[in-house]
Amino acid sequence: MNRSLPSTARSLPIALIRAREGVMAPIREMLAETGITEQQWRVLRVLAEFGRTDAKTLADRSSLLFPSLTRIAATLRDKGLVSQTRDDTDRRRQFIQLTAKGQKIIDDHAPRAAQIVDGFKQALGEHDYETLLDLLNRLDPGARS
Amino acid sequence: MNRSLPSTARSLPIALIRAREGVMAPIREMLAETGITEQQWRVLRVLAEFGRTDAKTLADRSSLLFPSLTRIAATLRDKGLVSQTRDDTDRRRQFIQLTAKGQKIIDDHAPRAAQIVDGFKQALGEHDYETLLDLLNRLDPGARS
DNA sequence: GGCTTTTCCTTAACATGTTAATTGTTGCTA
DNA sequence: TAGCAACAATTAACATGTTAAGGAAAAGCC
Repeated sequence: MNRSLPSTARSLPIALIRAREGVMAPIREMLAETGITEQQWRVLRVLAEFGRTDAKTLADRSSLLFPSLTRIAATLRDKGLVSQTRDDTDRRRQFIQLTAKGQKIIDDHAPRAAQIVDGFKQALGEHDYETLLDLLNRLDPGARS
Repeated sequence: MNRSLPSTARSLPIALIRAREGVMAPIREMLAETGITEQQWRVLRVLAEFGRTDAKTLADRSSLLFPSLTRIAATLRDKGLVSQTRDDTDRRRQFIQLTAKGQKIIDDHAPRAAQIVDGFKQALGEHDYETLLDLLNRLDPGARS
């Protein structure tokens, strides 16, 4: 038996995994009927919020690694939910934007998604909810506090 | 533009992903030299904490889906870190336990792992750290509060 | 200009996440 | 006891996570 590590019941990484699972389960359930995954949904949401975005920025804002984004963008393009265009002045770069069909997915499901998130906010209470977000941000090295 | 959803900057799912990434990055870095993944590490840790465990309970305690555990157990067995035995009274069930080699991996790396986790505890402060764990537990439907 | 370096993106390879179908065992029950 | 439901585990199929290598274009430098 080993005493130098905390019990898995109070392990921060495991607590983060389980909390994420608890939050994502109802969202995944909602998305199941649309045939898109939670990561694809995240990309669509970022595009809806920021509009036409270059791939690198999009990956960053979606919290996806670049290779994942490459595949997801290809999938979304094949589904007709986004369109890709090359930057003429810098032909390495690529821009991605929502199509009307992609925008419709957002419009059709944003209310339910917001409702689910709101459920968690009410379950924790407004104060604890904000506290949680602040604490989580302090674990994110990318967040410039 | 869409207003019914919270900005991705204050999105709970995304905050959870980024916090997890921030916490796991140094742990993954530490494990890189051993050639085992963070999930394999998690399984070894649970086995070190609870000893010989049946597969279903092990998956639950490791926060892994059963199909993932099947593959990981096979990988760990091939590496000689765990051994698998069938339950004689119920031959559907399977028990998994650490080998000496697996125990050595835990012994060799537990101090560093504990040190990394302790770094986060100090960064947040003892009080905020405990608060965070409590709030995360409240998002986990499996946690019996 | 020719060269290297850097940047953006893609591809590859392997491990895991996720859902569904399948196999082997046990238990129940008519 | 034959048949069926329930259970443990595996396998399959596809999507993503992760690291490394590769390719094409731009930027810097001599």
